[in-house]
Amino acid sequence: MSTEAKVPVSPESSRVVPSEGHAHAVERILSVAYELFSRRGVRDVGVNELIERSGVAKATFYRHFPSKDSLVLAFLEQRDKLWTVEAIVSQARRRGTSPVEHLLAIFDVLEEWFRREDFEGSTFIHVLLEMGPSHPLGQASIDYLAKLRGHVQALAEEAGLLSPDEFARSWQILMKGSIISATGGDLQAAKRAQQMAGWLIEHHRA
Amino acid sequence: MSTEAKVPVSPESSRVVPSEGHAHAVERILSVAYELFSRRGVRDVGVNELIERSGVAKATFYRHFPSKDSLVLAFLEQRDKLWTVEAIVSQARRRGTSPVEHLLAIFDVLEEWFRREDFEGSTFIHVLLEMGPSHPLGQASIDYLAKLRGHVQALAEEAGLLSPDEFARSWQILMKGSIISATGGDLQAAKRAQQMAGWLIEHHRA
DNA sequence: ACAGCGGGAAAGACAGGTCTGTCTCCCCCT
DNA sequence: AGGGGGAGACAGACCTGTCTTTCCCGCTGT
Repeated sequence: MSTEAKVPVSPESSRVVPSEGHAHAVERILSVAYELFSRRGVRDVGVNELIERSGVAKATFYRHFPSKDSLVLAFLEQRDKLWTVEAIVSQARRRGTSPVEHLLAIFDVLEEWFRREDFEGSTFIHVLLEMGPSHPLGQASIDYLAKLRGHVQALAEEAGLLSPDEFARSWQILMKGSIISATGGDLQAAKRAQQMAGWLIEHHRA
Repeated sequence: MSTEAKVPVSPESSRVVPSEGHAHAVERILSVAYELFSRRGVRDVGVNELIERSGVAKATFYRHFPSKDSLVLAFLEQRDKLWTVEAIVSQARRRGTSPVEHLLAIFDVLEEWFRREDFEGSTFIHVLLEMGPSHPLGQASIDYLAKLRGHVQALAEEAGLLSPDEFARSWQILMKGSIISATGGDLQAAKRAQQMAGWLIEHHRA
């Protein structure tokens, strides 16, 4: 990933990780950024609000992140780790026993996600549309969406499905479409997508 | 539509409609807004740029549109008319002979649209994510997306399909998903969605 | 037919707020 | 003593929206 060089790892030296209340500045910034960016998008949240909500001086912010965009890149990476990998993929793999069941469980996870009152929509789609596909942040979002597609493709290969790449691309159309529909208020979007996902699996059986 | 009261119809009295070069101010504003909003989104285009590109004074702008948001509402209405109705629905109805063929032709139209070099993504999805579903402009986008779904539902009823409402909601998941995937660079997203759309039709046959 | 008037529109200053990013000053802790 | 961090002023650009000034065109009354 092209972003990891820009994510500053706080030096830490030998210091003990502090308790929640007075975490290191960079951690507080990332935590607040995750919260606000997820909910309202990256364009709607300014640096001034970020530093105020995280109780950090502006100079401190810019000592750790050379620009707001680099913080957004760090946020996207965190989002990939916490949401894509841990929430979606790991959750789906924990449910069901076969690879096909793992795949279908993705939409069960989405279903629950859509019903949370703090459901915020997909960060990667949001940033992609906010910044455009040619902007570095839009490109990074495309990359993370491709990474998520890679997870789906891996599950398809484990299931022995035909044309795993094509399968994963069609699968992702269902995921993206259901997320947009859920943002528009259709709480059953995941169930609808899951039904079509079942047909897609049938047509990719060996 | 709740917006039409905000779209000023220039008084005109008995005057002849002028030629392209020196159209009335409100028409020039709408034309420039359509171009810029479609391409870059409504948040990225400011009033100053709009009036400069349309050769209109700021006071003139605010005489015709009480706020930028009201111009965006007029733009959304225009987008619904020019894109949803005339480009998508009418085009699809012109292709093929049966209602089912009309339905599937929607993705042929999308396919051609994705391949245009000035493909800009879906305005309604873009505004919905930019402003959020609770903002009036986000709500208006949801309404226009529902209107588009109504067109699909009408075609489903003409085709005699079962549960036309459920059908149209699933159908729109495919449309939205393919649009997002096309924005991310997958030019075959329409074809993939069309294949799944075919299965969806089969499962809604009486 | 012609003078004069009213209003649409252009140009742009201005207000008050926001944005990102830089810089200074000082404190406090090690 | 030195550096991380808090507080905040500041610059320069941008945003929406208001207001003033000037021009010009067409309509009306005589």
